[in-house]
Amino acid sequence: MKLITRDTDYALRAVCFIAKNKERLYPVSSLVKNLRIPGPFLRKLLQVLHNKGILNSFKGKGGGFSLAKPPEDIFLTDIMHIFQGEFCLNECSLGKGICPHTKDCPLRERILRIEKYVRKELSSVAVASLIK
Amino acid sequence: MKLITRDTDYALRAVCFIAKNKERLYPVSSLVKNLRIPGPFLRKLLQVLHNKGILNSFKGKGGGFSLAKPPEDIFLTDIMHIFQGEFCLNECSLGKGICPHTKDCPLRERILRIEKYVRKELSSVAVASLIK
DNA sequence: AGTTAATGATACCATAATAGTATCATATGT
DNA sequence: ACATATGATACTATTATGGTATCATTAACT
Ligand code: FES
Ligand code: FES
Repeated sequence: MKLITRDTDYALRAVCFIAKNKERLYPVSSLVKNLRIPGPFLRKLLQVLHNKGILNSFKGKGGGFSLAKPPEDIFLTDIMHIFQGEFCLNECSLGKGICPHTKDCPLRERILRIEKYVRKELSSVAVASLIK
Repeated sequence: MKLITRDTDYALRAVCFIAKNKERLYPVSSLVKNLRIPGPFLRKLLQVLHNKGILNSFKGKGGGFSLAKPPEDIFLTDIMHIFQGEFCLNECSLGKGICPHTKDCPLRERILRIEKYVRKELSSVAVASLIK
């Protein structure tokens, strides 16, 4: 079981790499060389990050990507949320609304507690803290 | 993201149901009626639980499944382990051995901490505590 | 103006994991 | 013998994942 999927992992690596030199523009080709991530795939991910306001992008010759905000303000949870959706550990396999135990299920209680803890831990991780 | 997969969830429900009446034998057909889980699928799961020593099974007319040990000694983690393998949150998407950061990766450290916590929480959940 | 190097948008594809079915063999109580 | 159960295992359908391919657009540099 992975807490962090490949999408998120790749994206995070790229963001961290870009964050190390805030001024420069990094075209996908340059990131590919440094990070060894399949080009077209990485490109797709960066486009998403751009649409979500994490990265700036500049088209045309000499263009590329840069951070859209300071690395202190980009959190692991932001990127996880973009690629993995709402973080939620406690989905009952009987659907919500179907399951008659949702209210008093003892397992649910416990998993909610775990979820809360994990969420707290992850939300304290900023990109800035990962690039030192 | 689910901490507990459908396999585990179904299996756990079945085990809990069986645990409520330790003496009786429950054939799959009876569990299907009570738990609304697809029959052939549940059957497969129960066979696995039997092979792993969680359930007893008795063939032939009047046969079925029963617990192989007291519900205090069956843990959520046992069932998770059977259907979901070793619990591990921190798989780096660069493979182990490939990733040059494995030693000093700041993310890895944090995720290991989370993993430890979650593991501890889950391992305290016995079937006995779920059937009251 | 034309070429080159970049992203934007989106459709497509291949593989693997998940969820579930089907079948035949074997055992057992009546 | 027959009905009812599990054992073992092969098969299948659906979805998620990981990745490609293509065409359009934009911009710098001759
Ligand atoms: S069984 Fe549905 S919420 Fe726990
Ligand atoms: S990047 Fe590989 S262990 Fe963190």
